[in-house]
Amino acid sequence: MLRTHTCGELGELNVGNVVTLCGWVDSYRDHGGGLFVDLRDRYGLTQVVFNPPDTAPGVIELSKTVRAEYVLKVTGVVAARPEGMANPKLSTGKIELRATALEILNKSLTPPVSPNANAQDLPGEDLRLKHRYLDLRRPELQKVLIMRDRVVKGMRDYFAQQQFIDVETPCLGRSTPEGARDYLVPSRVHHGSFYALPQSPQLYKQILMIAGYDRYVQVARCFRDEDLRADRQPEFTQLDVEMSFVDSDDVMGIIDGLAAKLAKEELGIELTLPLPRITYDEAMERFGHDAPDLRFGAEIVDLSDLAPQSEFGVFKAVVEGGGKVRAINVPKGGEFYSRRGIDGLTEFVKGFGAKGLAWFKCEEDGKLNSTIAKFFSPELLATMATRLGSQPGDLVLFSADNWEATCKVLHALRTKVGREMKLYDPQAMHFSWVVEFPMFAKDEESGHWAAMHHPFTAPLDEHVSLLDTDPGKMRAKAYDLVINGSEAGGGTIRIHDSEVQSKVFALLGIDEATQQERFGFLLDALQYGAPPHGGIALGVDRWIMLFGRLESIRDCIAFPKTQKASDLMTDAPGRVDARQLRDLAIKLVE
RNA sequence: GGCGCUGUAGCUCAAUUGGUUAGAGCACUGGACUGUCGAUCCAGAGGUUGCGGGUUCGAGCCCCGUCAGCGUCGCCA
Repeated sequence: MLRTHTCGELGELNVGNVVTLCGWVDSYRDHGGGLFVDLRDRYGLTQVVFNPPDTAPGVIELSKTVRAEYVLKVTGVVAARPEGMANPKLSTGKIELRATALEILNKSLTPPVSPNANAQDLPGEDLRLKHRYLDLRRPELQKVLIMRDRVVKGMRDYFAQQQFIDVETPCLGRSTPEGARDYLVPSRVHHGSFYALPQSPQLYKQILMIAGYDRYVQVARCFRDEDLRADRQPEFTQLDVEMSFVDSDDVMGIIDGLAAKLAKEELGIELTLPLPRITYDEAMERFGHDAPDLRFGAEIVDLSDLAPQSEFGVFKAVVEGGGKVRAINVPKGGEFYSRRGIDGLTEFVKGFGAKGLAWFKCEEDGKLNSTIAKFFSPELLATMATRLGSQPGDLVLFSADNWEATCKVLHALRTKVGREMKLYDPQAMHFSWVVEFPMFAKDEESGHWAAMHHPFTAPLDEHVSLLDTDPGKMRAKAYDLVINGSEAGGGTIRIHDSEVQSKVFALLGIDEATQQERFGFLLDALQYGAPPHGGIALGVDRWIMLFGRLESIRDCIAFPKTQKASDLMTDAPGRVDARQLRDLAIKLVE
């Protein structure tokens, strides 16, 4: 080792020791006679002093050539700082290293990204991604990656203690056209054939259950070639779990324990178990979304029965057309949002397909201030206000449309006002389950039924018979874990009954030949003694993002990609040689 | 694919209604300084205003296109 200690561990107990530190120059202060260097590594900062008489003139001369991000090896004596010179901002602030020897291990160009920059001087993200090695030197980012290491290790330990086995599954697999777009890998040996990178190890883990590995876990990289968002990357990490001889409660119970352990260890939060559960139907009715943020209220209230009693044409027309009039009551929203602010909300909902935004401000005298108040009788307004629970100063926001559209708009509004008005404690961490998702959803374009989760999802036992009569009413043994309104994981109990499986395929319009071609291996395996089984996958990146209270998933991934899925550091994806294409029998068009 | 925001010195930003030679802080270079801690002080250097076109007597600013980054809708079983 070139060093005897790290830059974060020396203290008063080491005074008098001769030590050697290695690290990067975080900053330097040249005083003419002597020079101070704050030396940084991932453990901390230590002040190094190059000052006579401790430091020889030649060493001082060399020290004056150091610049930001030079890599130094410094030997010296640990000394208590002079009276009144301690720096309370540093954990090592009571001591300093009086240098006797200096070796410049490496120089650095002037860094375009300063690891010690404060938030307001932080360079643009494109530059940080291009010089990611500099960005990753920032203590904030190091803290996150170190936390990530701890959390993932905590996950692995937790499952290992409960007899789960970590089994690796292939990255080169078979494309299944359902779901997200696949990343494809051309085969050199089989011209015209392609592997697909896994969107998740779903089918493999089911095979492992059939193979008798009744408790499986894997930290698995997954790939989806879809457009990106602040919380989505083209490759991401799932904590993938599958268990045999279980029902929904067993899987959720295991994850409850994991959540409690990690929340306590990382956040110091005691979760009450079992974690709260609401059904999908209830989530949609009360919050308009299948991953509601339960940190605050402002729940959706259905006013479809009252609204048409007004003279407001829009409301009447929507309800007569089979639509809904629903609203949220925003506490103190009338004080928070000016008319101009409400105009902003109106523009906002137009982005979600709404034609406009009807609203009421509740005044102190019990009256309602609104451009549409004149269409409502005082009695009707009072009835609506009562149902909404409105208090003076509140703001009521309406959505009148088909049920799905009101969900979308009101969820978007609720989320936006919740964030803007800080309706919740930013430190709060709310875990909950959303259960009993629909088995099927009608595809708008084709009119065909599509699996809401995947075609192997088991229905609730009491809903099996609905397969023949009313598939839209069927609910699944499916459960999503929601943290602060963010989908942090999801899973299902799988179908292990071949008769039910066939009926599901039939409903989805997947004929026997297609079944065999796409999932033949699984359908075969299911006929050789498949145990009842189910599992879940947790979004590791999102957990880290939430635990670290980060705004972007890119801030918890060492080498993330941009919105267009490029890596600005390596310039991936890149062009390849004609030779490589020839091997693969691929010709570029245009 | 749609909508929106951003792009000015190495970095973070400013530049009045379209108007003289595009400024500041940090970083950088040279100098001063025996205790600083984002050191301080003096001096200096540093610009194809992302790129291409247009309007105008005149464009960093207006218009069109394009590239890149970000946010978002669609998309993500």
